[in-house]
Amino acid sequence: MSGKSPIRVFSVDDHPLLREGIAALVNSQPDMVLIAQGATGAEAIQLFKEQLPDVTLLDLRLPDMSGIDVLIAIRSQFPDARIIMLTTFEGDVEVHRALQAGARGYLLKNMPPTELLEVIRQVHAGKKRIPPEIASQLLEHMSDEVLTEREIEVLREVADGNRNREIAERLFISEETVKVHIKHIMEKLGASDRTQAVSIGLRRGIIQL
Amino acid sequence: MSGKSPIRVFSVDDHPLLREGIAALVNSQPDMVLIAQGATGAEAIQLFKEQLPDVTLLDLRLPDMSGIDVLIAIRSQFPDARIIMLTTFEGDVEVHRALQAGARGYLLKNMPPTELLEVIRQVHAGKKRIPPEIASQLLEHMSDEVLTEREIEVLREVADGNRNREIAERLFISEETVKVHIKHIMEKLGASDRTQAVSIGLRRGIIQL
DNA sequence: TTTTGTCTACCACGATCGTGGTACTGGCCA
DNA sequence: TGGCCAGTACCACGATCGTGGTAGACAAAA
Repeated sequence: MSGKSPIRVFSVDDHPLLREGIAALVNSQPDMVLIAQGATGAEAIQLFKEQLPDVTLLDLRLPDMSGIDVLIAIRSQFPDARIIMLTTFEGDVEVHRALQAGARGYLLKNMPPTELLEVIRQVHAGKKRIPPEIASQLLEHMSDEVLTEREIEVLREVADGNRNREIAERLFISEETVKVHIKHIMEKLGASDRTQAVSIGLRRGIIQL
Repeated sequence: MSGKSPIRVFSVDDHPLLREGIAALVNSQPDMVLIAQGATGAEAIQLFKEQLPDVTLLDLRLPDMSGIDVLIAIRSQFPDARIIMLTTFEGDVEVHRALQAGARGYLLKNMPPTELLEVIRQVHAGKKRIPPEIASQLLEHMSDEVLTEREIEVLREVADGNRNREIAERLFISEETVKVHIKHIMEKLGASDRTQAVSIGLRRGIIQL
């Protein structure tokens, strides 16, 4: 066992301090080594091609693009890429999308370092690893209906404080259609009015501030 | 100059990985040393008393209490405590409160490590240090009117999707009074309706999800 | 091909909200 | 003591929203 080559880890996050922490942690382990770091999505894709790491730690929110898009981009070229998504927030929508897009693990940044190391090892060994906290959250919203792209667009407009007529103008549809969308949004999210719909949308990570 | 004792730094954050990063960074500097770490507010207050650090890095959001309350608690006993607030978000309300409560510095977690080291040194030297990004943000909202406690309470209820009548019942006031509060909230925040008021309140950190 | 889902659109009615007044109370500060 | 502010309360009117229908176009899936 001692002759095995170490797990080659690649970390992508726009927080330098956090990258520093991951670097220190990973390199302190005898069976793994950090081979590269990136801060943006573009950098992540580029460096992945060059380095072909064993395991990639990918922040969900990057300055230039969504971590999920990076995930998709990488896996379209390297279907076997073993990628673990890291996030600060507990947006369940994102968990879903990330796992569907082929993420092998999903971790919150406030989890203990030992957990991170464990997940890296398991994912490297070909397993999927979702911590119970995330898994239960996932189950909780399994039956939730998913908003369509158009509905999310409308919800964003609502969050910006636009009235139905304004939203209609901005999206080039009739005010009545806007109402229909909002009705569906509220039904799906279980909101009693547009304001609560925005709150829930923000909490679930469906829209951002 | 080389005979000076190093700056004794104390770091409080509930993200172990981030603490790891700060530890690695600080300890890599010849003129500073990390003497302790904490993950909660209670721990922070306790460890501060025991260690009396030169500079404290304090996360704004801690699991058990607000970083600002920790700041106040520490400074009530140690008025000379040099504390730098760290945060992920750009909530301007919090900046204000933190500085009024006596924070010597205020940093976003996604800033480059060199910036952090610079601020630690400056704060240790007795200066205040607010990075330009934060300072401009501060100026931007200098003239903003501040919501009263009651108004914030009402805004929270609004964010939860309660109607005026419900809010009235929950806060034991009349529906008309609720309307007055919401009117004032919208005026102060420059919102066109309650939904935008919630968005702005969330963005500014006046309320949380 | 049929079905399903999404987006679009219209209408009408009641509920709720936002606006612009006025006004009394109690606390704080000059 | 007088002024200011926060909080409370009321009213009336127009604007906006939410609900409950129905329905056509189009694309994707079954």
